[in-house]
Amino acid sequence: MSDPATPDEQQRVALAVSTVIFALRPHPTTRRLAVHLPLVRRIRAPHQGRWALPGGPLGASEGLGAAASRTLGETTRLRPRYLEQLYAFGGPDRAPSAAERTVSIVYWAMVRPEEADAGVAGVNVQWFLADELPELAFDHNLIVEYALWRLRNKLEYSRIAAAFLGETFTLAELRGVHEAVLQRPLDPANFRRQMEASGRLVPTDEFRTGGRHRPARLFRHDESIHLADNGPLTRA
Amino acid sequence: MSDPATPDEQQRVALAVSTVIFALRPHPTTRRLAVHLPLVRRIRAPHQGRWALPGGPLGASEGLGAAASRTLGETTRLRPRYLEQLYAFGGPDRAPSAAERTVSIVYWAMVRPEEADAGVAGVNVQWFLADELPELAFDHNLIVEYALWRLRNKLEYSRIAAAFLGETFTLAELRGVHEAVLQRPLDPANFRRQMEASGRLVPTDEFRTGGRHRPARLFRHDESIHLADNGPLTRA
DNA sequence: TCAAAAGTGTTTCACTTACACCCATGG
DNA sequence: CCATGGGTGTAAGTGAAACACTTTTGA
Repeated sequence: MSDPATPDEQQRVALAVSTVIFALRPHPTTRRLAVHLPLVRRIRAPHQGRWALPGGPLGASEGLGAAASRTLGETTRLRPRYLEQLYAFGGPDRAPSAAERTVSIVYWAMVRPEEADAGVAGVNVQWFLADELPELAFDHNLIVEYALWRLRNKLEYSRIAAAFLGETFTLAELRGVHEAVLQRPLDPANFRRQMEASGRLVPTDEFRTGGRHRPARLFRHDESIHLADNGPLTRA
Repeated sequence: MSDPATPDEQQRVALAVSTVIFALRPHPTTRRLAVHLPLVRRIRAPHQGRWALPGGPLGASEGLGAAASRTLGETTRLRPRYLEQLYAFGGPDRAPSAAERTVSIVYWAMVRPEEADAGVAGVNVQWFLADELPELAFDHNLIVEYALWRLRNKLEYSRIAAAFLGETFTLAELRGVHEAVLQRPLDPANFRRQMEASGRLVPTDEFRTGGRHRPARLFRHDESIHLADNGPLTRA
């Protein structure tokens, strides 16, 4: 796809893919929505016993994104609603015993809450609050921080919040996503106008009833607009 | 650095690094500054004879960024003022004869005009206008487009324009960089206030004389502020 | 003294923010 | 009928854009 050198010029390295998976779940104490992510416990050296991002080796006949999606599913049984490449890591000082060079491509993904509960179950896979993580294996703390920065950034100029919601949703639900990600309350009136002005929302004829208050109109996202910038491949 | 799987689980692949190098040079007809980039002509299959991004294989004991910097220097004799990872490409359908899998990490870089002229010389290395490229090898056209998008984006919220300029510069020179990259004229008065308000500029006591007009004050960039977001490694 | 660019002041307009207020529903 | 959140209106504040104007130099 994108390289000028021919194979015989190139060095062979081990290549793996990891993924930062975000989901919104109730905070254990405040019960308000908060950004969570699943981690897997390492069962072998290096960093045995530590929590790490789910991932695995690159398959022989799959793309990088496909590998991220697959290894993510194998370790956590989650299927991402959104998947985007984050960064490639490949310092020469990786292997502890100087055995072999490894480069990892890290992706970040978003899943819906329903999926989140179904997927993660075992004692070796567990949800953590995104901003209260233990010390992770490798430089995974740094990676999560960077992914969070990207998530918060993209919320402002893309309809990425859709990945945390169903097909239709009320403005209050959408606002809840923004508040959970940005960790601050937003004015309902101004949020509504902002969203309406963005042109990304399409009102439906349906309403969400059941609360002890006026029913809220359901919206959907404009399908003609791409979910978000997903790198060069989906931008063209 | 960042991978949960151990070497024996991982597939071995060929890995190479390419770089999109930007420099500002006078437009061949209008003589105004325009974004250019150097390309190298491929001397072997696949895509023999086509222009491509400079690059090469990853060395055994160097980081990804170091490899980009090195291969860039070997092919064009340029030394980047700024270097940032762009994207990793690794579709399974790369090799024409289905021989071996190759993944490339693409970087983008900026160099100063003086360096630009010195570096690129041979018939197999040549400068091109960034928005008037011929059909390149692989998917390099797509990559350049994405890199240009990142460059224009970053101009707005970082002091990245510094990489195109010397240690000190006038506001007109800085504005010239912005105008060349964004391809539209900017109001001098408003540009001045924007830059002053950003807090990234430090005025010096020196002035640029010689024009048939009032001398312009020289500024420098605040060194305490990082050049730009350079991925997770330099953000923490 | 004049052209040209440096640098300042000012008006306008769009958008965000804060908050008051009415609407519709379930209990 | 009233508490609760849905939804609308509006005035103040902030910042960008447009442009008139003054300043300072080289020729």
